[in-house]
Amino acid sequence: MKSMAEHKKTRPIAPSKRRGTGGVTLADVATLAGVSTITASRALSNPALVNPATRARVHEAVLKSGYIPNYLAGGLKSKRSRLIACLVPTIASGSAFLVAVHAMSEAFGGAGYQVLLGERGYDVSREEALVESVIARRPDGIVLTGVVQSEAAHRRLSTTGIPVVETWDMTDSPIDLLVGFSHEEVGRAIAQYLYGRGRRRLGVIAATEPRGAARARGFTEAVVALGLAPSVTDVPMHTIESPTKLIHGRAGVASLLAAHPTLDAISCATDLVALGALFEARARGICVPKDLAIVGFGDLDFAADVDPPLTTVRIDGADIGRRVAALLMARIDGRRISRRATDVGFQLIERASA
Amino acid sequence: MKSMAEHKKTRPIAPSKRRGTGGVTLADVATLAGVSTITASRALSNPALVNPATRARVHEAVLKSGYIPNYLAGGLKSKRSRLIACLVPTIASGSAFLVAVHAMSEAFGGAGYQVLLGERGYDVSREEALVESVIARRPDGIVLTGVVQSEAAHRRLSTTGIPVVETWDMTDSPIDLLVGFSHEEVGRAIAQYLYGRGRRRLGVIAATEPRGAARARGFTEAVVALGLAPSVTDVPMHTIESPTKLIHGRAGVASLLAAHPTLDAISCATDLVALGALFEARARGICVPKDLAIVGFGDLDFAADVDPPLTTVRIDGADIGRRVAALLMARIDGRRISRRATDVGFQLIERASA
DNA sequence: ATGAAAGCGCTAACAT
DNA sequence: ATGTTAGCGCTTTCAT
Repeated sequence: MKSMAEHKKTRPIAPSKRRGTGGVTLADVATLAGVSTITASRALSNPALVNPATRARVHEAVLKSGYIPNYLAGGLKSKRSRLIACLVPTIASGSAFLVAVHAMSEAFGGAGYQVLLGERGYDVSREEALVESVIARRPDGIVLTGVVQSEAAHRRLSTTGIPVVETWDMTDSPIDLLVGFSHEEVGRAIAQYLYGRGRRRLGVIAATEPRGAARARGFTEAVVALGLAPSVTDVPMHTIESPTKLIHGRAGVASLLAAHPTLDAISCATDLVALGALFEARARGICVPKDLAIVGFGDLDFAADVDPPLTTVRIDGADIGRRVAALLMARIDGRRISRRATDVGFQLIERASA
Repeated sequence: MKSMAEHKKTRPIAPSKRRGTGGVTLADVATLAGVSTITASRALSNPALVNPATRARVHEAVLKSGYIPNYLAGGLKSKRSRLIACLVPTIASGSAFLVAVHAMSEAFGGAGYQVLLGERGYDVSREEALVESVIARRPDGIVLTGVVQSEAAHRRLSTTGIPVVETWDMTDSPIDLLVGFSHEEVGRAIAQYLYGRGRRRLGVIAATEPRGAARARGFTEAVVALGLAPSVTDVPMHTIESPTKLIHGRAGVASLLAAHPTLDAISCATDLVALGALFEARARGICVPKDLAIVGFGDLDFAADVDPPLTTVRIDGADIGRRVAALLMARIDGRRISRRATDVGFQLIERASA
């Protein structure tokens, strides 16, 4: 017996001296309701199998005893932890993918899953350790914002059999499922757009983080392809570390303009950087967009409301989040998946800044 | 290369047909190392108790087999899940407490804990359900950003015996530990500061979320106490919903000025709102700070770098995060806690906008 | 320094 | 519709 003795009325049982657990187990609930443990279990997790009257007694016993299930125990036995691990590069402000994480959270929450949100940082060497500690929780699914860098982590994730979605990026060798878009194409699209608007001296403020670097690569390659620079190393570039901040935009504009005073367009790593670029341009009496075009990335919720409104690239984060959740739950339930990889694309939003 | 090609040698044991678990258990590792399960267990979690040679054999077996521990099982038996649950109102951009969460994550991660980050939303009615699902994971500790609103959730948290820290706010009835600051005092300090700078017609853009509301309350009460308004309802106020956005600042300034054209200072719910206020003022040809003083909240990392630099209230989020982690780990380890409640205060940062 | 036994709290599988 | 049995994978006793 669980030592539960006599729990007078509605009061939760005094926690047995052990900390961590409230002490009330499903067996206690069952005793209180006058049924077997398994019936109590079914009444809570598969009510259709239980007689309504019995079910009511069990629910009453739950209330009386203050019972809270132990998912550690349930998950151990059933192999379903109801946990989705989601690894993001950072939760720092100004990250466009947080919208996707939020949407995903909602979708999973509605289906009875909890999301274990972990920060990956931008350090590849820690990746395997992080992945291992995540797998140790036996999540029912794993979402990775950004594709996996380290080979060791890739191998781990492939061999566990836990469904995995990589997102917010594309790769030719996904672990399992993939919902993303091409950052190189984003960079190309920006360069081509600026060219189409008559700009000829293009520079870029580039983040060193993998996806920022991919956008910068696409950008510089397109600049070369457009005949605006002899080689990619000739494209004016200022590099910054993630997470990106407004000040990076100010510093980037200052540094690019010092070296290349005739620049007429700058592609910025993120909207926050672009906002900084806007401030710096104004401080220098440079008119945006007449003298200098500024393009951001993310279409964060301030982008349309600054002055001038920011031309930027919009990613439908909510859509990505919902797709990720739907795909992962389909995989968890063993349903058939039509496409393993989805390119959700992006949209260049024309506003006044470029 | 990311493709899995040839990992012939060190290949993990073929997963037993069951999904979810890699199949390799500690018993397999023990067999491989020629020791008992418990020795393998000790070699991994309490190496000092094991002969170095044995320990090495176990570690080799771990590598050979691709073993990843199962924290569900370990936690079930040991009552230590190595999990810290952290509930935040939202992960949307522009939330000052994310800095605290990040610092906390780092501190916990370094000590072998993982952080289960959950969004609370701003809906009190969902609070109890959320708290229950969190307790169901049997975390070793719980961190709540913002004090608990619902009485049911409060009761649940008190009776489980799981150490709890409430943070980013103060209350007279904490569940257990508390590390925060008074939002009402923040509001008062802002009003008094503006008064000291010669401002007499003060307005506020207030978030409806509990802590934003508390700041607005402190502000309006101080305005009355300073003799600038006959009653709190006379203080010009524009209310907005969380999460706050830049556009709220623009709309707020527009609306406040329409009703009270002579306002000479506006206290904004967050820095993002203040930034919007700055843009709106400029669009209207209003000079900040000469004609209108603007104060923010949060000292987000863009605050110092906008134009004019933002006068705002700084919370040392990293400090809060570290304190929370240290306190919670002390309590988990059963160490003595000197003070249950800590007021970390705040700092009004004078810059050009006010 | 190592091992044997027991069981954490729950649910799958097989009864009835 | 309900119950019995067994055991998930680990770690806590309590030996040796």
